[in-house]
Amino acid sequence: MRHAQSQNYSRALFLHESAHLDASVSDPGTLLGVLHACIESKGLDQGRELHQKIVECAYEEHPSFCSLLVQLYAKCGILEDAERCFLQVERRSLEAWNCLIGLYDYHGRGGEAIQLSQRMCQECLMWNDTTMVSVLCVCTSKHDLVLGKHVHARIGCSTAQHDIIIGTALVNMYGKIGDIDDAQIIFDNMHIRNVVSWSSIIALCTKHGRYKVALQSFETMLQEGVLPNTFTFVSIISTCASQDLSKIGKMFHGRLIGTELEKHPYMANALTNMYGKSGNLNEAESVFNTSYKKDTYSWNMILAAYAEHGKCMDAIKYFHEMMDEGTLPDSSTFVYLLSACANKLVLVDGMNMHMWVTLMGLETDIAVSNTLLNMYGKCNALDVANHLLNDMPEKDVVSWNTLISGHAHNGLGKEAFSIFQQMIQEGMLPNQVTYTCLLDAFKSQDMLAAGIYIHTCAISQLNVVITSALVNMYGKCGSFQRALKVFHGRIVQNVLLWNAMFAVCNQHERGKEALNLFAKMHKDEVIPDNFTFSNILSSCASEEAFNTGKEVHALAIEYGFVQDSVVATALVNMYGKCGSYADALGVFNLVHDRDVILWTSIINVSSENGDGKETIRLLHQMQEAGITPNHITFLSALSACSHSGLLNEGRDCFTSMQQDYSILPTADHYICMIDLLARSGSLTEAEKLMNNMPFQASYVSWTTLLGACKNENDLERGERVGKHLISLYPEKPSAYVVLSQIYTAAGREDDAEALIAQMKERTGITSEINQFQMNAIRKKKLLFLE
DNA sequence: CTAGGGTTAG
Repeated sequence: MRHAQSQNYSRALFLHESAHLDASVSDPGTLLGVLHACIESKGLDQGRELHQKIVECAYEEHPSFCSLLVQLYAKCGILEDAERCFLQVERRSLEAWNCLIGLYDYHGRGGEAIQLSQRMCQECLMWNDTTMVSVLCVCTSKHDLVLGKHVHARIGCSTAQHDIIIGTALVNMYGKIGDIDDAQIIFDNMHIRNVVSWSSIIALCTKHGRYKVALQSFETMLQEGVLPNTFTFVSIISTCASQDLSKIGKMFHGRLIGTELEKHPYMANALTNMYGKSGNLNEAESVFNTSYKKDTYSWNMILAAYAEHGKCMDAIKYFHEMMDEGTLPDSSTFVYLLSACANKLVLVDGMNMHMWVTLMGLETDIAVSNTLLNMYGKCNALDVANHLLNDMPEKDVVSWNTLISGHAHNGLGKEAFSIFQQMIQEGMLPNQVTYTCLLDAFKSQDMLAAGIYIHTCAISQLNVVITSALVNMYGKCGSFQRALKVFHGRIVQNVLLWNAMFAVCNQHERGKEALNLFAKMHKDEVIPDNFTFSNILSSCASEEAFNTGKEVHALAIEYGFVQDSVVATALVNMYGKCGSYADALGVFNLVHDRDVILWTSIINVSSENGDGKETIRLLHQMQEAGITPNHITFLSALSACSHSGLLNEGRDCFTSMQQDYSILPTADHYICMIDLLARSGSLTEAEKLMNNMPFQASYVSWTTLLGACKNENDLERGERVGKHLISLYPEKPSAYVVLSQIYTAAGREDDAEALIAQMKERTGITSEINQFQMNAIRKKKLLFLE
């Protein structure tokens, strides 16, 4: 069924249908009327039938018919037919010209659109308002500012100066390809503005980072009595999204709840994005669900919300849901997913996504390839990353930077440097990010020379980030003086540079120097941030400057960082190092939003304070607060248990971390646990754990176990462990000593004596301690003889 | 005449 929407043409359409039945109807008036109706309703099939009829009646070359046919095909987006009809006659209506200009632009053929507009001038055809607007649109899409300004000049002397549509087109032209200030001036000079003009200026302000002006414009628009539409709300919501102004955005959203606007796909997507960015995942999901039409973009927004907030698995779940619903992922989908996999270091899921990328034929997309490179790099699959880069048909500077950064993250400075050299060889120009990534890869003395070389390469384009990377690099590569020199030679004042220098001072145990610089920073009127305080507080800790620490604490309160978890963590650690658990706990208790790092710090401080029961209490409190402990948290807890001999609590921790949190114990966890078991006399369990753990038992754990055997007078195990330890480390004396003590205690003085002799022979040690040991054995021997 | 985002860096 084909119906004209406009009632004006319904009679013509009715006539057309009669005509279809009766081939004899062919009067031009009726046919023109029907053609108008087809244009209005974009009725292509009907239009084609009519075109046939017009040809049969030989009206085809009549200017009116021809112009209308151009309009019909233009409206339906059929460029070839519109073009053919246009070329068929000499004289066309102005609308036909305008339509074809617009159509060329729509098909990305702006050059032909401009040629057409110039032909109009040659043929002495006056442009009307629509022509002006069409040409302005072409200028915008072709980024032709020169022509745009010419058109602007032409408008300036025409009568159309104050037209809303032309004005808005000009605002958009300047806003998108020219100076936003020009756009704003034209907008301000418009006598009348409608919702389209307002929506345009708001969107443009956001695009140029003028968020405040965007928000103010929205208010002014309301004051002037113009009602916002979806375009306006979409723009204002995305302003809020990009500026993390979700509180204001929520207010705007409030006005939309329950209206049709809220369910509009563009609106729902913008809202999902805003809530997603601010981490309000529940709200994001609820808006996502209200949308009445979900496209790839919508799924990308909800998936990105989870991906960007560390919920990689949820993001992957949405990916599968999306495909189950028949929505195809695009390159952005994979960029979000792969970047989540990279951040979470989940190589297996990342590789699975790689498979999907290949299945979807998106492996040639450079953004996707770069994210793949990043994923493999971050997950330490550097061979794969290297192969991937070599196989990429198109590489940009981001590809190289990503690969360098991947090596940097895995501590491979030499490799990063050779990738840089390869990059230069292939003619790729490095940028500031390249230098930052590279400098970040140099972390030890042996990379100092490479660091100095990169310093000379980057010298002409130093920015804040590179400069602080240089300070950091020199610090890590052991040259405090060079770090200081770069810092003093800084061209711009920036808190990041100060923070980098403070960190270097701390690495080099120059806490006093950091404190002096901190005073200088105050004089230079550079505002410290939370990281400044974090650094300075650790300077206090390393200098054991308890009173200075208290002063810095007071200053941090003055700057309003009481609730800041970074500062609070530093304070907890500082008080911990200074031995004041009470002060540390006081700071901790004041913070409302405690993250895993702050919790882990207080747990660690309490553990070092020696009260194991308190540590376990804190751990349980943390779990009740819904914060997930990590492997470091458990290490502190286990260490506390070990020091306080809390065997059951320690066993619980060790089980819970694996069963409840899927954390694989590291060698350190095993050492703590073995230590705890050994000290508590559970030697069988300790030995079993040591033999079953997925690591080579360290010298320390064997020694601990041997020591425990001595304490428990466990001769059989002691002999086994001691001999094993000696076979592993024949050059280390302590196993000989401890085992000999065990032999002595068991009355096997001869074996003890032989062992010490063996030790002397193998290690060449004849220290006083060993002499003392020999004497002890002899004494015991004598006692026994008596 | 107007609207929705992503990879690398501190």
